[in-house]
Amino acid sequence: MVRKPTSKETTRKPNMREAILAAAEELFAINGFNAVSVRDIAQAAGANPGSVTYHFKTKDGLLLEIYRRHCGPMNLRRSELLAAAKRVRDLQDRLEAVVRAYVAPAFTSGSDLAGGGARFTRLRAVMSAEGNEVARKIIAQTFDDTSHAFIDAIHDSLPHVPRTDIVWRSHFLLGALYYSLVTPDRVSRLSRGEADGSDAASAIEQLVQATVAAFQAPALDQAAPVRRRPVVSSKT
Amino acid sequence: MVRKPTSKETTRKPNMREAILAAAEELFAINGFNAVSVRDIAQAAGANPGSVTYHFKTKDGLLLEIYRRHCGPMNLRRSELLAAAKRVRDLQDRLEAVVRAYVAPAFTSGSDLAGGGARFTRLRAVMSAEGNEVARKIIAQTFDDTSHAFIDAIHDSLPHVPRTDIVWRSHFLLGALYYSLVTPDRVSRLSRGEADGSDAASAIEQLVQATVAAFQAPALDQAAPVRRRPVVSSKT
DNA sequence: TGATCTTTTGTACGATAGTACAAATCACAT
DNA sequence: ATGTGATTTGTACTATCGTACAAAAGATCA
Repeated sequence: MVRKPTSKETTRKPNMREAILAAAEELFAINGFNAVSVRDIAQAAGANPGSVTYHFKTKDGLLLEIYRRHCGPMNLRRSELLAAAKRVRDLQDRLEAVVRAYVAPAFTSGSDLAGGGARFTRLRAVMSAEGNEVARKIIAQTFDDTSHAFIDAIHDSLPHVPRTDIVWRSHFLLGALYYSLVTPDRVSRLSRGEADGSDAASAIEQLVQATVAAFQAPALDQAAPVRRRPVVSSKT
Repeated sequence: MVRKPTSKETTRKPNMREAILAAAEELFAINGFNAVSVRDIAQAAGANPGSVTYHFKTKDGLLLEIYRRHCGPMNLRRSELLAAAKRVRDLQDRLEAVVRAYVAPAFTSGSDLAGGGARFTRLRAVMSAEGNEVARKIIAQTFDDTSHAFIDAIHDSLPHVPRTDIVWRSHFLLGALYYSLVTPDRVSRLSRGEADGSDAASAIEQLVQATVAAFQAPALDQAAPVRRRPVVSSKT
């Protein structure tokens, strides 16, 4: 086993392995796992189908490697931003900073891979919807710690809101985040062209603003008795 | 009297066609369109694969029929609830009623089909993530009118918020709604068992409460100048 | 009952899926 | 240059896919 110690680590060969990863990520994120064949991926990467088997053994293995590539850097980036957000003194500002620390890395590049943040997040959204087993496992064991850290940080800013409510609302946040990446065109369509659903900056700002307000909503248990709840029934 | 009404409408036999529809809806909603084979559906329905072809011609035709079954009733139900909600006098109560009118039918039965609401909504979520063409077409031409009606109703309750923001926030609402139906177990897990993500009533209440607050958030354009935005940067 | 229409069954076909594997090719240290 | 391990290619195998279609079975009514 001879490694390559001589030349610098920045080996600059037209790496087929990377091309396959990039093509797979793109195709999976758009069409889902099952709709994309190994041959589709190979063709998009300019590679031979057998090459995929050689590098990743199976199609599942390829997906797993995509996750391995992104989870670490994105988690790290989030931890950094979360740590910085926690240092914000003003409670209101801190809440917004924490939410932003959660949202931003999902849209922007979470690693050195070009524009990989949004694409990988969209991939996660699609895999989640498809109930992909490989994705489910690695996500649960990779992101749950981070999710708990964010939930705790938000709870610190909103001590009067029960943790259960925080969990629900952060779940809604992730759902909104995912959906914004999955069907951005719907925003453009419903706004009759006034908004661009594909604009990451707009999406982030809108999402942060809306989510902060959602987190600040009164807790369910105390909201109910304070004001009567409007009872709506359809006619008849 | 000789001619009895065409047995099509009134027939009450153990309908294989219905069994296939129900099985397909269930399987598609859980595993996605591409992961489920016609044979899987037939087996789950206790039918022969050829029977699926006979009743629905193609797999796409089967999906289309599922949508046709649900879209009408769910839209109708939403319209009824929206009309009732618009009659609420208090502006704050009306907003909540409108949101509830949008959310509730997605969780509960939208038609006479047993418990079909949540299942069909989950199906829509999964098809949306997979970018299914059949679903995309029928959804856009069936639900966009309703979506606009809700957006307008919400805008009426919040005249000071630009329509663009309303669109974004209602988009987030749908994303949160979808995600709650796709991975309810995540709520249970992150709350460490304190919340049940599968409980429709809890989901509705949490979602309505959070969303109403999100809609009531200040508009983006006016929020920015009023308070300084906390700028967060990770330590370099 | 027999005739006719609807529905279900069984089977088969062509296409494509994931993957295995041997041969060919490349990269590179010696 | 040459040998060696890493990579790429080409091909093939088996399984399963969606769908077609003829035959069997069931239902309906003169």
